[in-house]
Amino acid sequence: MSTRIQPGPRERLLTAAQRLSYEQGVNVGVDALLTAANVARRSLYEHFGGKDGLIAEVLRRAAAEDLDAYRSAIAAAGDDPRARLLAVFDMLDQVVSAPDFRGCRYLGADLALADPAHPAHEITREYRQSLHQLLAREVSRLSLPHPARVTDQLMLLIEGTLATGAARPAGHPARDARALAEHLLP
Amino acid sequence: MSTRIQPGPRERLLTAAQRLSYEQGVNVGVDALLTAANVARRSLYEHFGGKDGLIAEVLRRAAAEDLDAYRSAIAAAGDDPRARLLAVFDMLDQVVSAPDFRGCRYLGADLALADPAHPAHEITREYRQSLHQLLAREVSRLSLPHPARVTDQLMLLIEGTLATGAARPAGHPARDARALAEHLLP
DNA sequence: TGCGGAGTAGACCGAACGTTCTATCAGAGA
DNA sequence: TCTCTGATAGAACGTTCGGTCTACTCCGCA
Repeated sequence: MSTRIQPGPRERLLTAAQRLSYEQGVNVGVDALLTAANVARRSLYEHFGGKDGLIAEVLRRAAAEDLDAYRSAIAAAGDDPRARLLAVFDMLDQVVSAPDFRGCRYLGADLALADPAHPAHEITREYRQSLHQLLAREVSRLSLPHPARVTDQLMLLIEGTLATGAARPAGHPARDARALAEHLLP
Repeated sequence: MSTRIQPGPRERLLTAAQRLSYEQGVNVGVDALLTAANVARRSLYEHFGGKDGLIAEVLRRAAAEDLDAYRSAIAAAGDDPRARLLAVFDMLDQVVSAPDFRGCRYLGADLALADPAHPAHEITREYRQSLHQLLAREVSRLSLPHPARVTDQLMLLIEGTLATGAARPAGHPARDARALAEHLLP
């Protein structure tokens, strides 16, 4: 087997589309994707069936990566569930402070794609559900009276952090959200 | 002076664009706007110079209306600054529970328009600044040690409410956010 | 050596995009 | 009545959109 100098067109297309669909939004043109990936037009339709299929696969891949980032941040914070949950906001502080941060990819996709039948919506829904479960597992260990509600509130703080980070680049929304989470988790 | 059965083309265009650019996103087509407003193509370019000008004017108008809604909710809540601030979330509960709620118009515009030079961005920035001032005025009356930070946190709760409302239509994010605000405001 | 599959390059399609244009019409004012 | 203004209808512009198609090239394998 020969070691590939560069990955195949499917992989290049996914990588380029993951970056471009975030930088420019999911309404980025097919030509821009093909040029950035240096891939023939035909390859897109052979591998993904069309632009929608590519966008869907990009969201699936990004979701897996992002969920891993949450899992890593939680795992690295020790055993105390409270510390593990607060660590999420420390990780988000890094994310929203990055110079190329442009908001939540999944909310952006949901808002940009008006057609409720677009496959992207189901993927974003599953992503949020997975993240919700991730948080719920930690919250449940805290033996709070209303764990479901607290989990929803943590989700709201995360969404608020990402939205505020996109809307008002100055400031540190993740720190503000973390302080609110500290109040929330006794 | 004759009483107009229907408003002029400029007004019709603004009304239709305000609705359509929210329902379908700011990337809605010009043809759809003209058809919905029942207005000649030329009128758009005479009144607004182009689609960007129309979108900008729509955002200006929507911002004025939305700020008025916040002001009204605050004013109707009496004199206690804490009650006035919490009333914002009661108002938001109505907003995000509406069947046609599709998230924050201004965040949607910012995410959809990749070009940072698009006039829409300045308008959304000013809108958030005005809303921030509105909240800051109430927060300042509470004599808290860190009023600026609390104001930022309230903004984050508002953004989080709108984002969560768009992303997870079930549930009552505004109530969750209100509970967090109650912790925040002693 | 020849074959088959995968990838590239690029022309091409119909449709939609934002924009500009001409032509017509209705109403108000001189 | 004549004219000017603002609106209408709609053709047409060039570009870009997503998608299909043909032709050529490359490479592993038999």
